[in-house]
Amino acid sequence: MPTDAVFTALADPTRRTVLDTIAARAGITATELAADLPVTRQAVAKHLHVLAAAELVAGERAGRETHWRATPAPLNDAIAWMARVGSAWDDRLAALERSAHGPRRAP
Amino acid sequence: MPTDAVFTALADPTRRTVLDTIAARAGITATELAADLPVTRQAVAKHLHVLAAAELVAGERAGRETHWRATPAPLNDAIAWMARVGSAWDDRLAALERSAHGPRRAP
DNA sequence: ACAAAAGGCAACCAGATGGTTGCGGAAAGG
DNA sequence: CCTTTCCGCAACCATCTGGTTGCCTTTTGT
Repeated sequence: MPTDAVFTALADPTRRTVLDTIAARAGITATELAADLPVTRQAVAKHLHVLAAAELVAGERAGRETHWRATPAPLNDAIAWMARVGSAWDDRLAALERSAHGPRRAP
Repeated sequence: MPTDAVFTALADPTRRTVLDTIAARAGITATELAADLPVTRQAVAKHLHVLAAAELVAGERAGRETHWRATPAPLNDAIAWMARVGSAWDDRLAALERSAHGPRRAP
C-alpha cells in the first residue's frame, strides 16, 4: 500500500519541513534545502529519498544539480484514509472525504 | 505541537488498524482489540498510549476493563497541514483547507 | 473465599531510523 | 587543466521503537 509510505514519510518533523519548503520553492536543490536546516546535506538527501519513495516529491537531474518538486497525489490518499476513519464517528469529515474523491484536475 | 504526535501516531500500520477498529467499534477493550491482531495485548496497550498521547483516542475505566473511544479533533489539524502544503502547488487542495477550517461543530 | 480474567508496570531485545563522517565521480568555471 | 561544487554511496553510531515475557494488582463470578 502506498499510503503506508506516505504516513511514514510524514512522521518525521524535519521531513515535513523539507516537503513544506519544496512545495513553496519548486526546483530547489538538496544543498539549498540543507542550508536552511540544522542537518547535513546527506541527511536531507536521505529524507528526499524517503519522500520520493512515497511519491511525494520527484527529482530531476540537470547537469550537476538535482531539482526537486512536490507531487501532490499521494496526499489525497492519506486525507481520504483519515476522512474514512473519521467518518465513523464524525460525519462532517465524511463531507471532506467526498471532496477528496471529487473531480480530479485534468492530467 | 500536537500535530507532531498525530503524525507519529499514524505512522505505524498496526496503530492505524487499532484506530480504525476503535472508530468502528466504540467501547472496545484492549484485550478485544488484541484478539483480532497478530500482536500481544501489551503491544496493543502501548499503541493505545501513543494514540492517547496524540489525543486520537480516550479510555475510560469501568471496573475491571477499560473502554476506548476515538476522538476526532486532532485529525483535523493533520488534514489542515496537508491541505496547506498541498495548496502551494495545487489549489484544489486549497478548497479542502477552507473546508477543514470551516464552521466547527458546537462543542 | 478463591480462581479466572483484565489491565498496568518493568525489563529486555532486535531491528529500524535519523544522523554523522568520509570518499569518489561528474559537471562548471576559471 | 585544475579547482570547485554538487551529488551519490557506504560505513558507522546512538537512539527510538515495536514487540516480547514476566509479575503484580484489581475486579468479577462461582
